[in-house]
Parts: sequence; structure tokens; C-alpha cells
Amino acid sequence: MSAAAKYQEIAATLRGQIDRGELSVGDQLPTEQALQERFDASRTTVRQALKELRDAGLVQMRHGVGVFVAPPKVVRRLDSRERLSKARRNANKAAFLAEADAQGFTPSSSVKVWFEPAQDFAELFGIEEGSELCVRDRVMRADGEPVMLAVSRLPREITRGTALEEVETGPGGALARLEEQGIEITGHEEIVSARMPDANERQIFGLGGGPVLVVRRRTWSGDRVVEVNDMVMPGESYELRYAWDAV
Amino acid sequence: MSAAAKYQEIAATLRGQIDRGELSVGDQLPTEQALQERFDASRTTVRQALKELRDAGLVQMRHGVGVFVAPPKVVRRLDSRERLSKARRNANKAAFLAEADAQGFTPSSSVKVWFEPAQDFAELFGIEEGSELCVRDRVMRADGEPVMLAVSRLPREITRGTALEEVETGPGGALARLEEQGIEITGHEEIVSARMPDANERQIFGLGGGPVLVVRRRTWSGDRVVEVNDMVMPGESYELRYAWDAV
DNA sequence: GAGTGGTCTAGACCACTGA
DNA sequence: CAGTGGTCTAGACCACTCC
Repeated sequence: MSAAAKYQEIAATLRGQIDRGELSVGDQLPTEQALQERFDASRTTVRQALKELRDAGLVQMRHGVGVFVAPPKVVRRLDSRERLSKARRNANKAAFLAEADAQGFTPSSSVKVWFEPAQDFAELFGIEEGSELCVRDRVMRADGEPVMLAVSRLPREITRGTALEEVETGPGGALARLEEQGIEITGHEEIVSARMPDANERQIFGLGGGPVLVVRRRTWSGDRVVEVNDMVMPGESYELRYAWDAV
Repeated sequence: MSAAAKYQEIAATLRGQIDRGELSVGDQLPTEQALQERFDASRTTVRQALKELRDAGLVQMRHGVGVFVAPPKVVRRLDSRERLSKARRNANKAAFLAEADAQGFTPSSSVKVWFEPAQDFAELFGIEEGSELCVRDRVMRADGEPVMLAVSRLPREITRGTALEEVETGPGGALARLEEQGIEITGHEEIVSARMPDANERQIFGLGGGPVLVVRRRTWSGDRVVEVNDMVMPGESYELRYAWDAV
């Protein structure tokens, strides 16, 4: 279509109703059959419009139930600078727990810890390929819903004999344990991108076929990388916040 | 379908051929008609499979031409702190031009400028709903390819009579013009999320159907918001970089 | 003009959810 | 069970690209 396809007009109309609040969060949209009549369109066309809205993150389609205005982003991550600050660690707050506090969800997580040769990560850490890494693989949940996968890697030479090799890292989180050993955290870098989830991620995050946000964080002590944390979050329900002073 | 829908099987088969290199970058996939016969499926089903692959960023669909294996990612990297620094502005570099320099692509952009009542943005800027905003709608291109959509809004009271209301903002970019008026930039905040592109964005970015990164940047002068910039970038070809010193 | 993908129709049956 | 969305069919016409 040159001007606008019918499915786009349907999508735009519904989008407008959502934006203007005529349909508010959690409301059920008209059934597909109702939309067919209202817009004088075939079911295929109506569904194409609804898929547009789903991909845009505006609605959820629940098989056998209906189509609903999607809830707002569930987790807004705190500003990355503040959430990893020493002040927070001294207040015994691991980053994710602090967010739960601020945003009123009940946090939980499961952790697996193992050790493996550095391999491809050797160069990143500046260590031998055969040196062991401590790998902490976590699933974070908000009110029981998985909202983040995080795989954290640290050279084992700095984790040996610490709570970092245990399931519970203790108050203040992982960085607090490093500092107790005299490893001063000096800087962080996060690289953010987006991609479609693989089958495993889709299963863990459940249903929605939307994209995931992928973040790799590197943490330095001086010019030495002490932690690499690979995080995956559903893009529909997550916002990352970064703030900085003008320089 | 309980096991696997036919369109998913078709998608998986084609995905396998791409992964194994039987179809390599730039190759044309069989036409929809050929796929219908090969998989004994209706055209609708074949197209649903192809859309899956498009959303996964694996293929590009070109109207009137064919379906092709998508080219590999071109990664562009922005360090949001440095790219907006005063040092850069003093070197007469707008952020996007600086990136072009650093990464060796030829930049171009088209700009539309208009004015409109603040409406929903009034609260954000702390002004009246009827106050006018200056809206700068830009499409940024690298070597002719659109790589970013950016809609920037500023209160008209601070843009009136400046180059900010022109198509060309001049050396150092928009922030340099604000500083010339004695508006000191003190801080920035970026909120990042991801979603699937709408039909319009798909068309502009051309072909690839992967997710887009969505960034809303707010810029402050003291406790006053002076600019809100909404940016959309293809997730396949962008990485955002944020770095900060530990505090 | 020939061949491709983009949109649309009018039906059908299946799978899931909740009363 | 009734009602919802998920998948699929077999056609049709249109829009785009290239020769």
C-alpha cells in the first residue's frame, strides 16, 4: 500500500487509544472478532495489527484469554553509577536488592557457582588461558518472575577463600568482598546492545517474543579487570538508567 | 500446535541452512512460491516463517526483489560521556560527526524543524502546556545508511533567535549554542530500553527486522531540563558504551 | 512485462483458559 | 462448556524492481 496499510491504520488507532488513556494498563482490548467488525477487516489483518502492537511492547496477547494493554516497564534499574557505589555497599545493599527496595518488588535469586579455565576470557583479564575463573551464574527474580540472567566471572586468584566462591556473597554484594581484600574498585564500563532471545532465554523469561537487552560490564581495579558480568534482561520490562555530570 | 508449528519448522530449517553456511551472506533464499512447494505449505505459512527469520535479524526481505541472508553486524560504539563533553564541543565537533571521524564513516543527516505546544512534555520541562517547544527531527546516516532517528525537543524560550531553530546548528552542535547563551550544561541522563521496530522504522532502517535500541536522553542546566532527545537505533548495528569512575 | 514480495479476504480447525 | 487467541489454507489483487 502506498499511503498506509489497513493493518497499520488499525494499529495506529488502537495505539492512540492506549496513549490517550482510553485503554489503560491491564485493560482488555476488544476481541479479534469485535475488531474485525469495527474496522471491517479480515481476521488476518486484525491480527497483523495486533502483532505490531505486541512487538512494540504495547500489548500482551494471552492465548485463550485475550489481548491486554501491557503493564509499564516493571524494573527500572537504578542509575548504574549509583547502584554500584561504595556508599551503597557500605549500607549493605547489593545492587539488585537496592532496586527491589526502591521499586517495591520482592527479590529472589538462584545462584550456581563453578570454576573453569579462563580460555577466551584470558586476554580480557590479562591472565593465562589455563588460570581458573570463578563463575557465578545467577537468575534474578522480581515477585517470582525472572527479570535478569547474570553470569559474572572473576579471576580465582582474587576469590579463593572468600564468600565469592559461596552461594551467598554476604552484605554489600560481590564488590564489598573484593574491597575487604584490599582490591579497590576504580571504574566500570557497560556496553549495551539488543538482540532477539535464543530458545533458552525465551523459555526462562516466558512467552513474550520481544527482544532482550544485553549488557557486558567490566569492573576495574586500577588497570586490572577484576570482574566481567554478562547480563541479559527482557527488553520489554527493563529500562537501564545512566546519568553523568557534564564534563 | 503442541510440538512445533509448521512455520517454526520451516524457519528452523532455513535457519539451519544459514548457520551451516549452505546459504551465505547476501545469498537469495528460494522465492516464497518455491518454499510453498518445498514445504507443502500455504503462502501465509511460508511468509510467517520468513518473518520469524527477519525478526531474528537473519534475513532481509526486499520488496519486488527477494529474500536475502542478512549481512553481518556493523558495530558502532558511542561513549555517551565523552561524546557530549565540552572538550568535544570546543573542538567544534557535534557528537555524531565526532563518531564519524573516529570510526571512519561518511556522515550525513536530514533535519526537519518545527514548533509545537509542550503538551505532554510540559511537566518534564517544568513549563506551561501551551508553551512552545522547538522540535528537531533528524535522520542520521552513515555512508548513506540510516543509523539513527533522533527527535530533540527544547523549550522555545531558549532557542528563539538562535541557530537551534535553523536546520544547521553550526559548529559544536546544539549544546554549544545553548552555552553561548549562558546556559551551562551540568548533567545528562539516558534511559535505555529495547523493542521491535514498527513498520515505519523497519522501512527507514531498511530491511533487517531485528530489535531497536531506544534511548531517551535528558540534559540539565542546574535543576532545569533544557533538552529531551528521543533516539532510535537498530540494535543489530549499535552498541552503547557507558563508563564511569567508581564512587 | 515478468517476477518478486506486500496486503487482504473468508473461511477452517486447533489449543488454551476460565467459569 | 463457551470464548479466546494460534495456526493454516487457497485464493486474490497490488506495489515494487529489474530487464
